[in-house]
Amino acid sequence: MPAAPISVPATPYGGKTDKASRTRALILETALSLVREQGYDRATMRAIAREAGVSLGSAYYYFPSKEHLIQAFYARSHAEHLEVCEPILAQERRLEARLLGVLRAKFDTSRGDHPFAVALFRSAADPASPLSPFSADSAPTRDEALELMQRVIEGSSAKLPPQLAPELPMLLWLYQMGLILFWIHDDSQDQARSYRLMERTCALVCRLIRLAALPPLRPVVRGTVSLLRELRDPAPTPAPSGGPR
Amino acid sequence: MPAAPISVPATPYGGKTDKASRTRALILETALSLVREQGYDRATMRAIAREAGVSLGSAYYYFPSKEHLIQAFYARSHAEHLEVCEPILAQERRLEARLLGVLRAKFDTSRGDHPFAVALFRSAADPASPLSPFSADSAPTRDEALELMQRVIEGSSAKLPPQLAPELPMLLWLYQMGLILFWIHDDSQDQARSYRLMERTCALVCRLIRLAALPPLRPVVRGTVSLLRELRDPAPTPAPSGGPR
DNA sequence: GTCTATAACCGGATAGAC
DNA sequence: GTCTATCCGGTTATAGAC
Repeated sequence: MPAAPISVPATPYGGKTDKASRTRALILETALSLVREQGYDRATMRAIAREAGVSLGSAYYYFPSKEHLIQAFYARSHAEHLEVCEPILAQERRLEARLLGVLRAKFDTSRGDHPFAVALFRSAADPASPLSPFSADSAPTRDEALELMQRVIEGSSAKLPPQLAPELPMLLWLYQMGLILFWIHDDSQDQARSYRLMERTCALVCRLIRLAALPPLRPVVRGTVSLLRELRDPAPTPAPSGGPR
Repeated sequence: MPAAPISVPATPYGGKTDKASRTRALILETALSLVREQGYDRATMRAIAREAGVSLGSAYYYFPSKEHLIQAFYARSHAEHLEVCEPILAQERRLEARLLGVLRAKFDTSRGDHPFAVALFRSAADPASPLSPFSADSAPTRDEALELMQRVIEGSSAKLPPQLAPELPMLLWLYQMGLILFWIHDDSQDQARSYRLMERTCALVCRLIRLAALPPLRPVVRGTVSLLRELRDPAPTPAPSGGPR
């Protein structure tokens, strides 16, 4: 596994010259520390620019919006997560250990940035925002996350019901999103409750996956799978009767 | 069942005199139509005030923030939902029909206000906002919603595993929140996909509840129940070892 | 004490000169 | 690429009118 360096995916803003990329990084770092010190709202674009020694206009030259500044941290954290997962996926074979490792890594790499995540989530909650995890703009990151879940499953020793397997990455990704949603709202020390929730639900989820092969659960699995397929393919409302009433 | 009139819970702002409460209602209605016509962002507080024929200051006299203006619609829609649910709960005995009726009523009563809901959700996504469904300020509404789910269960003919019963209202409420989350992001015609998801997952959920009594699912149920209990009672991190690592 | 209006303030975002 | 000047909209302060 070549150790890919952690880097923020290049946005088209700034970064052409050496000096520019240094200025960009400076603004990013200044924003990071300022938000950590004072919180998202107190860390105004003006304050960030002043602290970084550039003008407000310059800050906006490099980052088209405050959201994008936040997003840069998200991208960095995502890249870090992928990297940290590599050794876990290389070593573990048991499904539960693989999944737990990946989830724990997500929390661990996001640790110090909880305040950021909250601010990011506020923007991401708008379906129209490019920051929404369901937006077209987020597709690359989302696909990478789905692929990660795919690898969690494929590399494991677990035997899965064949019809469930193709849908499982999506389901596990949604599960992870749910955990993150809880984590966002978790103000316990170091988000300890979120870790607890993660550990226990991870065991439950893996047990459910194992049980999915049992006869009484067959209809549930079949129903879930067909539902996911239907939702993925827009299925242009076959007839007027198919709509809501 | 006494037919309680649908009314917006009184905020401490304005509304002492007759004229005042009429002005308040006027601003609310103006805001409603303006947001529906032009969307949340285009409907500025200045535009709403102008359209309603009052000054900006007056608008803020009656509604301490734009969020509160939005929240008023949420409260109204919630009250309407409760009312619409009464006949459903009075007539139906089957658990699935009761649950489906309540969920469908939620979507139906929120129909025209999808754009509002999106804007509301953007604010509600901030854990620190009083609009967050998990905030202390939302406790009354949340408790009413939980109580509604309680009635869905209690009035039904379904037999439930006794240990699961006390936790079920919370689980169903979370399920409903998940549906709303999907609905928020659903831009299909009349949110048709959300209705589809509701119908199909409702069947799945009810089947799972029925299956919960079966021996192979016992450990899953026990685990879920104990987890919910643990999360409800903060359980002050028994030992340092209990925290995240 | 209830209500209305005007004039700011603040911070995100943009325009355009250099 | 960098700056200054400005816009715009949520929000607040405050002065009065009834």
